[in-house]
Amino acid sequence: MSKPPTTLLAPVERSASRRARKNSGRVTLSDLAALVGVTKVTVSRALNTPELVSVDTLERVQAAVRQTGYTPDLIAGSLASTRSHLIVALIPAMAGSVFQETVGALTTELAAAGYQLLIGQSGYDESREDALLDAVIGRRPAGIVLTGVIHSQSARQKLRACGIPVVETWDLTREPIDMLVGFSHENVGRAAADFLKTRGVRRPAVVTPSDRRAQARTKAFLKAFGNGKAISSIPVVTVESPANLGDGRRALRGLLDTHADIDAVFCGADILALGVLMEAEYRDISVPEKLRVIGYGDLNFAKDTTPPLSTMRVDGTRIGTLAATMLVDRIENRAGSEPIVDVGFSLIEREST
Amino acid sequence: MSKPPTTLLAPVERSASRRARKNSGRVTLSDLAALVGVTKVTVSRALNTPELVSVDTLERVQAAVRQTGYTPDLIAGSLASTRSHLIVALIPAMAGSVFQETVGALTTELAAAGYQLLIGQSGYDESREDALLDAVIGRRPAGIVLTGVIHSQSARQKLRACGIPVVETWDLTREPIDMLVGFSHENVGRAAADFLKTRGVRRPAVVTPSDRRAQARTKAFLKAFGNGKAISSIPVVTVESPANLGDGRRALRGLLDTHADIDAVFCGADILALGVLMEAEYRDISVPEKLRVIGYGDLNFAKDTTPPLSTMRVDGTRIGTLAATMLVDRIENRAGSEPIVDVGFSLIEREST
DNA sequence: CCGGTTCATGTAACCGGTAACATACGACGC
DNA sequence: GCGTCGTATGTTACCGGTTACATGAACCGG
Repeated sequence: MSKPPTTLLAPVERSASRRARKNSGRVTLSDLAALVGVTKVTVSRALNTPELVSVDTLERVQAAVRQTGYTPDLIAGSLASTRSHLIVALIPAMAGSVFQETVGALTTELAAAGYQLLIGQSGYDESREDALLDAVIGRRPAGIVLTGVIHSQSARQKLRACGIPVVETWDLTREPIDMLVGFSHENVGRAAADFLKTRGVRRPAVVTPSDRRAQARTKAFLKAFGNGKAISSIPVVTVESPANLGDGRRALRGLLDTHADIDAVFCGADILALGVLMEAEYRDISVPEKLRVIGYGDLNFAKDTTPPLSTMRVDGTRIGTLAATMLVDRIENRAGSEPIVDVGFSLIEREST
Repeated sequence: MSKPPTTLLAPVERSASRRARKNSGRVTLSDLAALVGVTKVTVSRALNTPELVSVDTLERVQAAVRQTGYTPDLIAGSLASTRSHLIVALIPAMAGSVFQETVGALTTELAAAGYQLLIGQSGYDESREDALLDAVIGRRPAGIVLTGVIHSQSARQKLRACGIPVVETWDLTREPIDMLVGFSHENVGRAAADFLKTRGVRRPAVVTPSDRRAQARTKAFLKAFGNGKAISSIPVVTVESPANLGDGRRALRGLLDTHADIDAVFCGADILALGVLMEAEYRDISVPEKLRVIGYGDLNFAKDTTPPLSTMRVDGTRIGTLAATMLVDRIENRAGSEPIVDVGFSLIEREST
């Protein structure tokens, strides 16, 4: 009654100041606050820590939210809290990729923990990975998931410097940037070689994608097959990543032209193996009697080929789940497990070998 | 000389106030400004509109950036400018998906225009699409790309309300939320039916994924094959999306058990068609003589199957490119083209029919 | 009935930038 | 010599939230 009425009559008056600036036009916390008759802090609390506000206020805020269709601006929230709830995963490519399981698991697991996953396609081109990184770091994600270890020194440097938790996946290295969930591609190649030897294979060939990890498998395969000394007589066909079915067919065709006596093919990707199988069938080369075929990835079609495809299986889902857990644990300062996990791989023996 | 020296001696003193707040610890614009000896606005200008600052200042700023390894905080920038340079694409799934081309094209095209693409996996589950939307809108993206039209009314409502430019893709509807780049799935089904009829097919079967768009193709196929009246005698096998090769094999196996006399299979996805082809080969059913097979998608393996697969091709790259262009035009207030584009599809005739 | 808690809410500052407007200064034309 | 304009930089407010701390009322035991 006694207060000067002016302030009471013009309570909120958003653009009273002389500076005109486009506000986004959306409903904001302040709008809600005005509507409910409290300050924005109270509204913020009602939304984030409802146990701190009275039941009455809470209900009125919730009603206002429904009425206005308010969606909180996570951008502003992130800036203020310096917590972005955003995780970025960089993958080389989506096409027919073994990473799909991992990405799926990441999405699910992170969503459950209240984080959103942003996927960046880096391509198999290493220079692009570098360029992307600035844009990624600039978004101040709470964590970064890398598929494969990054090899550019400047990129590793930058990642270390920015202090964002990083998980490298699908590979192993002695000096990870931060955390790591992977397995040894060398071991995969070696295991494939050893296995084929136990099957009596004498003259294998290799069909491999061109990316770095596939090359590592190939190299180890060659070395293991020759008991340490690399065997230059083993024919190798390299195809551009990402590989496709036709590549596999053409590879076998080419191999048979030049090395008609091969008795096995180690394929660096299941899709290549499928191509090889189809070409073999087409030419009436019986698998596994005349030609043993082994793939890598255990993609969802591997068990349904003719004959069912033996392959080196990597548990992509587990990699994703683990990476997510480790990342979230770290972000939320929980004592995590080992920062380096080797998930290994397994040889799935089906009938193609 | 005459001014009180206190202010001169304690110029920047970041945490002079009694309020202690964790600042992110990273290098900020203010840090740079202090280093160079100008205000942060000048530094901001040096970085964003270099033509507005003197050469001398520009050089000193650049030197400081190099020295400190400064990365601008895009979060803060977005908030201030209400321009996020972020585009979100919602796709049902990555696995073996026809959308891959589109996503690739989007990434490339948008990157060129200075935007980053965030991919959200919605799953084929419609309810999840809804839930994701809040998180997406909350990030205040500059634009949203949807694969397939969204059908939940509340979701459409929300998208319209938030004022963010939206492109729906891979489908057609009379009332798009905003913009649209797609084609008619009904027409695809109809075209497949008409085509098979010209090939003398009398007793076709359908193998189709369970998602809405595949169902639309199937329905139109059935209707077209019966000249308007739906034919209930055409056997239909529905498999869960995303479909895989084994689904195709099992489907044909099941079909032959119950309808041994079918003379064609219309597959709602190329991978299903591949399964059908493999099962046919396995059973010595010659394609196309005894059984004609047609797929959908023209995935990269379609031309390399035995026999090469006839399929309904959709130019996913074009969809992506167009969507990106339309979005950017809209965002940057350039007069764009038509807001609704039908990119059509084409029938790729290979030897499986 | 008083000091100490607890609960609900408020105030001011701050996150790291950008927008809008203001100003200092030199060049230029007449 | 003076008004005008352009250039380089500064000042202030603001984007939409969150954090740290303060305050006021209700409650509570002694």
